[in-house]
Amino acid sequence: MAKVDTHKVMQQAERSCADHGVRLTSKRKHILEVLLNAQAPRSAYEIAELYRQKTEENIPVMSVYRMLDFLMQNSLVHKLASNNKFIACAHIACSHSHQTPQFLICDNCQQVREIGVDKQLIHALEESIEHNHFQLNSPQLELHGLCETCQQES
Amino acid sequence: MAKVDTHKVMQQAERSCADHGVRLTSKRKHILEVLLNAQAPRSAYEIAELYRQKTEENIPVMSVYRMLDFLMQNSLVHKLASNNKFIACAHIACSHSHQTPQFLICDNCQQVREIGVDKQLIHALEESIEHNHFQLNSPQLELHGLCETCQQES
DNA sequence: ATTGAAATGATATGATATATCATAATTTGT
DNA sequence: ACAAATTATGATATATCATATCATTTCAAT
Ligand SMILES: [Zn+2]
Ligand SMILES: [Zn+2]
Ligand SMILES: [Zn+2]
Ligand SMILES: [Zn+2]
Repeated sequence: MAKVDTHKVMQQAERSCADHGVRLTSKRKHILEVLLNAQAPRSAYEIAELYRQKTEENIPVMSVYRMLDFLMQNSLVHKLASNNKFIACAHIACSHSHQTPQFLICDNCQQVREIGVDKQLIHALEESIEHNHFQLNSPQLELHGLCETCQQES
Repeated sequence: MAKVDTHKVMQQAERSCADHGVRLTSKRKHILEVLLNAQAPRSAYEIAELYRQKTEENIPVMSVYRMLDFLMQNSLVHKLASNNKFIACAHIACSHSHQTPQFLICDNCQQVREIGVDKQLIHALEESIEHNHFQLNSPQLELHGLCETCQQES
């Protein structure tokens, strides 16, 4: 949730969608912008409300869910299962393709840091999985705790 | 979700609660038993229904949530954030104290395997966390995929 | 312009979770 | 054994999260 150059990110998002032959409509763009400007993950209902404030237009929550689905399929948005909220991908403007995401979620200020999962960690995960004869399916790690700032406050 | 000796597990659960000076009431025991006998994680509402079938007594969902909270605080039950369902801890009857749990969740048959997180994996996690100046707070890993059985079927 | 596909709207409903105040059961101190 | 304090549970309402379904609009291709 660090500062992002929204404009640049949106350009990259448009490019990415064009490359994949999917349509980043104006409403979908608004949803993504709302999340890029948010300081923490938001629920679908919060997003609908922020959309209204931003555009002065009403949007059905049903539509928000659908647009979030679209954005998630295209790795522009992630859903945090541990709190049922959505967050813009932190790596949209990065050149590399999207990797397994790892989220560090601060239980005090709610800010989230998305990092790529470290090589060694991936390896350890794979070992563990293999040892249990399990076949992994797009993992995503969500870790709760305290961010640096909130540690200092306590 | 492998076969468990429910009776033995319940004895150990009672002992553990006694040791910690908390009360494993008869209703709480029923809830735990329901989960021990379930073949997959269950929602609070499903648990309420199973409780009714088992005891022929009605139980308010509100109470189920409270009892689940109690059981979770005492590491007898875990909540899977990724599907909002609850599962009995697979290690109640183990002598060792409860470690960081890792869940392998089959997206086909819904069965869940709870394993202790491997040493190497823990180490890699800690490295990753430390590198980001984050302070972890009772982690829990949930990994989705296919169990061995379901892999063979496909 | 016609037409088929994709996106969005409208409406209803289901599923999950919490807040709050009341009552019952259990523990503790005497 | 009793009263007081604490803990557990019930009852009720409501908040929050998510999906199903059918109608309408928008867009792209011919
Ligand atoms: Zn991402
Ligand atoms: Zn913080
Ligand atoms: Zn466990
Ligand atoms: Zn399976």
